[in-house]
Amino acid sequence: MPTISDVAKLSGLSKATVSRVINNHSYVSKEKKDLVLKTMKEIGYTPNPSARKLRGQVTTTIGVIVPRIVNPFFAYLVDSIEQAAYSKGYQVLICQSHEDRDKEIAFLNLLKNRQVDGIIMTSIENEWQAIESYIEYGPIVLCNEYIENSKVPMIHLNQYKGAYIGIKHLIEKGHKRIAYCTGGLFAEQGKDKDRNQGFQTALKESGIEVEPELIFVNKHTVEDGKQVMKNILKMDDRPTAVFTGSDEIAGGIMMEAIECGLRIPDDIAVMGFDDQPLAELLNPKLTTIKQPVEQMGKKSIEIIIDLLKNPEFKVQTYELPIQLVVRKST
Amino acid sequence: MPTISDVAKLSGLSKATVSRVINNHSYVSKEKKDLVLKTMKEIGYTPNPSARKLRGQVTTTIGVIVPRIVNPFFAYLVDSIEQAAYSKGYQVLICQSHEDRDKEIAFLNLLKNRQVDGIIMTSIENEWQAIESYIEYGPIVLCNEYIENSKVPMIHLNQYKGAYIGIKHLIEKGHKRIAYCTGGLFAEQGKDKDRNQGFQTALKESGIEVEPELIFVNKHTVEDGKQVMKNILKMDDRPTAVFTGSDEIAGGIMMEAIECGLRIPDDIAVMGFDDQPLAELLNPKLTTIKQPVEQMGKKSIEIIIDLLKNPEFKVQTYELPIQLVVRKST
DNA sequence: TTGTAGGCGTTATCAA
DNA sequence: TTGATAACGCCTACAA
Repeated sequence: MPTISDVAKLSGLSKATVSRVINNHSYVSKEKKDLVLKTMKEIGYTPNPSARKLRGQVTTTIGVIVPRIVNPFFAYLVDSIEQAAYSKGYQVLICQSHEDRDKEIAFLNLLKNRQVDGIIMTSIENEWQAIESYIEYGPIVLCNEYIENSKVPMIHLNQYKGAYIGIKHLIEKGHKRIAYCTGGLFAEQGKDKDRNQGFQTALKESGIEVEPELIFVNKHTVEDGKQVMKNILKMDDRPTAVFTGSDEIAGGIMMEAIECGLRIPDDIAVMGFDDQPLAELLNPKLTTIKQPVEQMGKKSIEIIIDLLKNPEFKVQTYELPIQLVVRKST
Repeated sequence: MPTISDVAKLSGLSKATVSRVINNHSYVSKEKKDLVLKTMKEIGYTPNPSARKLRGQVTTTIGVIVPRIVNPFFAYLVDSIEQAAYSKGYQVLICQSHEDRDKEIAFLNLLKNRQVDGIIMTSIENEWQAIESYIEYGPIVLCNEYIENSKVPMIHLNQYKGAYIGIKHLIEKGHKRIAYCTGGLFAEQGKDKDRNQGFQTALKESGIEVEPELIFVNKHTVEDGKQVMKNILKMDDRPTAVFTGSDEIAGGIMMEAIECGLRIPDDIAVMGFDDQPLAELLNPKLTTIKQPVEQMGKKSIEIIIDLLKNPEFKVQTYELPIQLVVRKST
C-alpha cells in the first residue's frame, strides 16, 4: 500500500505539501497540486484512516447503535441514515447492541477513542446518566428515543399520539374490549410509557376500563405474537381487537388466528405499528401506525453534522409526524 | 482518554510492560501484571484501535460486504456472521455495497489499508479478476457466491439443486406451465445461472418445454412480484404455478393475486426462495427453498479465522445443504 | 523479567 | 508557497 511518503518522493515534493493537497488546504500552487493529484492517481494512493484517526483528525465516521439489524424497522432506519451520511461525505459504522448494556458502552467508547466523530443512538440500554457522560467526547443524537431533560438533540415521534390514534381507530370501529401488546412492562416509566399513556387516555375518553388481563408485556417477535394469540384463544370472553407494538407481533397474531380458523377482522381485528413492508404483504393487509423512518434518518444525520461543525449548535427536539394507515385488518 | 503511557506512569512501570500485559505476553511477573490490570481498570483504559491498526497489528476486525442490509436474507446472514465473530473475539464491519462497483472497491481497500484483517463477500459487483487481486493484502472468503476456479474459499449452496427440487415439487403437484422469476437475466453466465440450469433440467426431465414468455428476469422486490403477477393476469393462457427467486417476490405475487380474487394454490401456486420469517407469515404460508443462513455465517467466520491464523490453510469449497420446505402455497 | 527506542502514516506547527 | 519535524498511541526488537 502506497503512503503519503511515496507520493511525496515520486512527485519530488514534501509530505507536507502532499498532505495539504489531500486536505484541500490553501497555499499550494496549482502546478504542484496537479502534480500531486496525478501521482496519487498513478500509484493508487488512499490515505490510511487509522493514521488519520490517530493523528486526531475528524474521522468522517458516524456510529449508529441499533438493537438488532434483523429487525426491519432498524434495518430501514440504518439504511436511511447511511444514505444521508454518504451524501454528505460521511461513513457509517453500524453497531448492534443486541440489547446488551456492555456492548452499548463499548460502542460509546468509540467516541472516546476517536473512532467516530459522533454517535446516533436508536435505542438505549444503560442508565441515561451513564450515557450522557460521553457527550464530552463528541455529539450524541437520539433517534427514535426520547429522554426527559436530556442535553442531546432528539429526533423522535410522538409515540403517545401513535398509540392514541390507533386505539381511537379501533374504538370508532366499535371495539370495546381491546387487547394491548407492549414491548416494555406497562409501567409509568421506561420503555413504551408514552404509548401506554396514549392507550389509556384513548380508553378513558370513551369510558372504557383498562382490563389487566388484556395487557401483554415484553412482546417483540412473531413468536411472541403467536403466543399472545394462543392466550387470547383460551379466554372465555375474548377481546375483539388487538393493538400491538410492531407489525411483526401483529403478523404472529394473525398467523395464529388464521390457523385457528378465526377471520380477520370479523372475529378479531389486528393492528400493527411501524408500517414495514410486511404490513402490506399480510393477508388481510395490516392496519398500522406509520413511522417516517426515512425522514428520521435524514434528520438525524443533518443534526449531528450541524453539531459537529458548530458545537454551539442549539440542542433541541424534533418531532416528526406519525400517522394511521388503515388497511384491511381492522 | 487515558493512554498506555498513563497506565505506565501510574503503575510506575514502562509502556512495554503494560503492553505485554494487554497482549497477554509471557515474561511478566504475576505481581506486576496484577498491578497493571488494576491500574487499567481504575482509570478506565481502553487501547486505541487506530494506534493498533497503524502499528500493523491484527485488527481483529472482519469486513462483511452485503448488497443491502434491508434485504432480510442479508440482515440475517450478517447477524449470524457477527455473532460467530463475536464469540471468537472479532468485530465485524458491515459494508453495504448498494450494488455499486465503486463502493465495493472502496471496501476492498479496507484490506489494503489494514482496517480489517479479512473480508467476507456475500455478493460480487466487479469483475472477479479485479477482486481477486486483493487477496495479496489479506484473506477474502466468498459466502453465498460461487466463482469457478477462484483461489479463495467459498461457502455456498447448491443453487442448481435448489431450483431443481423446487421445480420438481411443482411438477409433482401436476403443474406443467410454470412461470419462473430470476434475479439475473436467464443467461448462460452470470447471476443465477445455476438456478436457471436447475430449472431447465427439471423441466426437460419431465418433457416440458421452456416457454420464453413465462420467464421473468431481473426481479428482486415485492414490487417486482406485483408487476409479474399483473403481467400474468393479462395472459390468455395463464401459468398454474410461479417459481420465484426470493420470498419477497413471492409475497408480491401473492398479494397481487389475492387482490384480484385468485385463490392460492388452487388458481395459482407460488413458491419462494430463502425461507425468511416472512414465509410463515404469508397467508397461505409459503412453500420455499430454505437457505441455511446461520450455518453459512458460522462457517464463513470459521474459515476466515483459520486462514488468518494459518495462511497456508488449504483453500477449498464448502457446500451446505439446501432444502425444500413445503407449506400451503403450492 | 523489565526498560529503551524507533516507527507505523498522518497532519499541524514552525521556520524558511 | 514549501519543507522539516514532532506528535498521535501502540507494539516489538534489542538491550540490560
